[in-house]
Amino acid sequence: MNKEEQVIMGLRDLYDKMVWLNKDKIDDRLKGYNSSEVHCIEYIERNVDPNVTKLAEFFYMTRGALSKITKKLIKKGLIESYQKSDNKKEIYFRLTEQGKEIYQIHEDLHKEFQERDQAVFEQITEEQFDSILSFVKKYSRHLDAEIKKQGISIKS
Amino acid sequence: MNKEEQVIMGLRDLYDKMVWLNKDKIDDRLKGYNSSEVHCIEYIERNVDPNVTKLAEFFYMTRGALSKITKKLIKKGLIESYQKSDNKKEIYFRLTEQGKEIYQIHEDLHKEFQERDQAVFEQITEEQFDSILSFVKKYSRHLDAEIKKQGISIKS
DNA sequence: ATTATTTTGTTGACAAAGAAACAAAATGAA
DNA sequence: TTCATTTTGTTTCTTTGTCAACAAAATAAT
Repeated sequence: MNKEEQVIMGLRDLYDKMVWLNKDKIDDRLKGYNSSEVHCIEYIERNVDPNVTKLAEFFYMTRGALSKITKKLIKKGLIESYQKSDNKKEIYFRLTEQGKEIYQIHEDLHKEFQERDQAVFEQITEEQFDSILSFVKKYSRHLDAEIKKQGISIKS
Repeated sequence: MNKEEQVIMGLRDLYDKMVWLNKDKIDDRLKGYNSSEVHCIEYIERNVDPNVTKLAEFFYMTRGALSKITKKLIKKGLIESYQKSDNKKEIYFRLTEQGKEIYQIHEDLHKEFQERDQAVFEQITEEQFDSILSFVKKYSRHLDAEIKKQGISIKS
């Protein structure tokens, strides 16, 4: 296995592991709300005029899926929708007070994860940090270009 | 957003992007077989005496899911099961000839991905490479320990 | 040796997400 | 303006994976 492969495989394993571990914590602390819903809440709070399409693009999921998730969040009273006077098509979302509570709990959990993993991060030097960040960014931009080249988009 | 967060978010985005982009290619080249099935085939070929439990642990999925996937692969004639004379419980898998063909196509595709991303990898220095690898490994080991600490296992 | 516990794989009910078809609105072209 | 194309969000059907309960075999405890 060459280095490229090791990096890719390593990233996959790391990612899966993290999701697996954090999911359990989220289940425990945010009973009744799954990862998708919580991440959706996070995005809605942090971005301006979020709609189904933007959410789908951000999460690499279909618009259909996000349509269902946001519907569920509205039903649970965590978000509400709004529109602009000059556009009768696009539907945006914002958090309700109850939604903001969930957001805050998730933020705290996030901090907790960071503390949990602090040991790893304080071991690496500033230069290593920058190496990793620059690699991730470069790779990400490269894939963006490839995605564009292929004309792939969030479908259906 | 601090650096830790940037790394985590960056990794997530990078990972999702890669899956999204590669999935499309796999769909195109390996019509009739989805990512799970193909990855399952990959693992079976590369490891000794693979069974449902090992597959589930590797992919961070449930045994139930892998039981269904392997069943489907058997039905499609891509893998076959075998047992050992001294163990009537564990069921292992190996690829059939047809399965090996799929494996090979996937290998070729893998090489193609590597060529596609070569531009990124040839830009980074040996030191950067090692930085990234060592970080990924350290983080991975740290999460292993955390998973162990929590007593989380591949459930059901 | 007998009994209790754990491991392994399977199943059915359920939930989450994808695919495709669709209507309504917005945008672009003529 | 008018007509064609694109964008946006929704819905139905299907697929995929989880959860939980289970039986059979293996392992551990006594």
